[in-house]
Amino acid sequence: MGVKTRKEKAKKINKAEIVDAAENLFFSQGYENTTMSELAKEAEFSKRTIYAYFASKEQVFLAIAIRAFKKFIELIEEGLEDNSKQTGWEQIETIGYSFLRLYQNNPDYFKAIANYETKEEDFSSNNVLVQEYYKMGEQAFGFLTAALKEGIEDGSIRADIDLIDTAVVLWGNIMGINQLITNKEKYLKEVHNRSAERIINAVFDFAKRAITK
Amino acid sequence: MGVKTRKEKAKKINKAEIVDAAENLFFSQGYENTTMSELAKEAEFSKRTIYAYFASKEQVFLAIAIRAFKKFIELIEEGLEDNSKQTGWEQIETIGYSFLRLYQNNPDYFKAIANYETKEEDFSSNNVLVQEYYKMGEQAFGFLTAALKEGIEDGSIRADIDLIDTAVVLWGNIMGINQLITNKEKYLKEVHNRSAERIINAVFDFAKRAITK
DNA sequence: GATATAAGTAAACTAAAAGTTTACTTGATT
DNA sequence: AATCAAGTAAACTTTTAGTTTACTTATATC
Repeated sequence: MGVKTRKEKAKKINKAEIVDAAENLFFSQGYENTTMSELAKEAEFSKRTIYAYFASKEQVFLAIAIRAFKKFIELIEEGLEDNSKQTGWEQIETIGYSFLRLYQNNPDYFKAIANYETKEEDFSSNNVLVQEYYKMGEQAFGFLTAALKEGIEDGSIRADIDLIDTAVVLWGNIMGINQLITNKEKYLKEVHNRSAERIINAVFDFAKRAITK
Repeated sequence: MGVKTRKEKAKKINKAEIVDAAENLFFSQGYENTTMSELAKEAEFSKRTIYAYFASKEQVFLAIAIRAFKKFIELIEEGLEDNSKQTGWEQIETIGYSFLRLYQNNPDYFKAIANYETKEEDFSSNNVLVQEYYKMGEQAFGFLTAALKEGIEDGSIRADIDLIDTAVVLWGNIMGINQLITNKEKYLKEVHNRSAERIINAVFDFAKRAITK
């Protein structure tokens, strides 16, 4: 291993440590209530070093959102990789359940996605992290369209739907429910007596009736 | 008219003028890029007076979100008030179309709702404006559940759905699509060649298949 | 008509936090 | 031993939300 590679490795570790520290702070006390000086202390680096790795506080948050999205995609991949061959509709269910599992296993990541998704960020931005995030969005979107396509072919999904329209609607569904649960979970529970799990399952049923044969 | 009433009227006008000015600035240059000093200048009041009417910048924004939501509810009411009696499903369509009309006629209000909905605000807050906003949310939710109920009775909507679950899912749908269009309109157009109108219509079709008989 | 009161003004001030600069240190590579 | 990349500590700048102070104005009522 050359010097360059070793140094790059060390940089990667440092960067990850900063993001670790940021997760600790942002998740426990909130993004707005965390200062960069605090983050520096928590990460055990000088403030200046934090800024050597990340151009701004926003970028640190984006790094967390990327981790969160990665986790989501991993869960989807695990589900789809499953030995038994799934029908198109079953694949859609798998994607939905991956989202439910993300909520259950990594609620902070679940929320981080909701929070990042609300930011208006130009997809044509040439910022590396923004592009990485968009690439993952495309990947998730690709899973949806592929599943829909297979479903139409294998007969598990009705043939009269438009692939892109439907994938966008499903995506909007997923993100809308994510938003609702992230910001109104307490309200749903106390006013309407509905748990996050139940609502996510209701979305499945809704989608099932809308697109299966 | 007593003195008290007259003064209260004047206060209402001043307050509305501040919100007008805030709309001008926030919509054209963004919330983050607008300072309270600027707002004071635009509204032709001293900064101190702005703070006499609103406790914080956030509260000014909330006042805009309330206007936006009011407009949405007005559109729904206009649609439902329609002379001809509508079936439950038609009422759901009316609510959806009101949302589409909001997007077309008042795109800034459409976006303001998206932006406010992303804020985690405790519904049990005793802030007057927060409560007002929640009351309107309940009202919109009431339209949905009423329409679903009528639809089940008149046979236009399938009877095997849970009223609350379905209303929450529909609400999540509406807000998810609102979010998607507000933040990713350009992306949807350029990458997937889909207009906001088309996506909103696809949501209708999706919901129609999911809940009509 | 005098006066108390509510409402507003202008402008200086405080506080907090993001981000920058500077001058210095450390440790590994060649 | 010299070089260089990477980091440090701490003071500094800038911006902006929000506050304070000392003063002004219109008007309703005694």
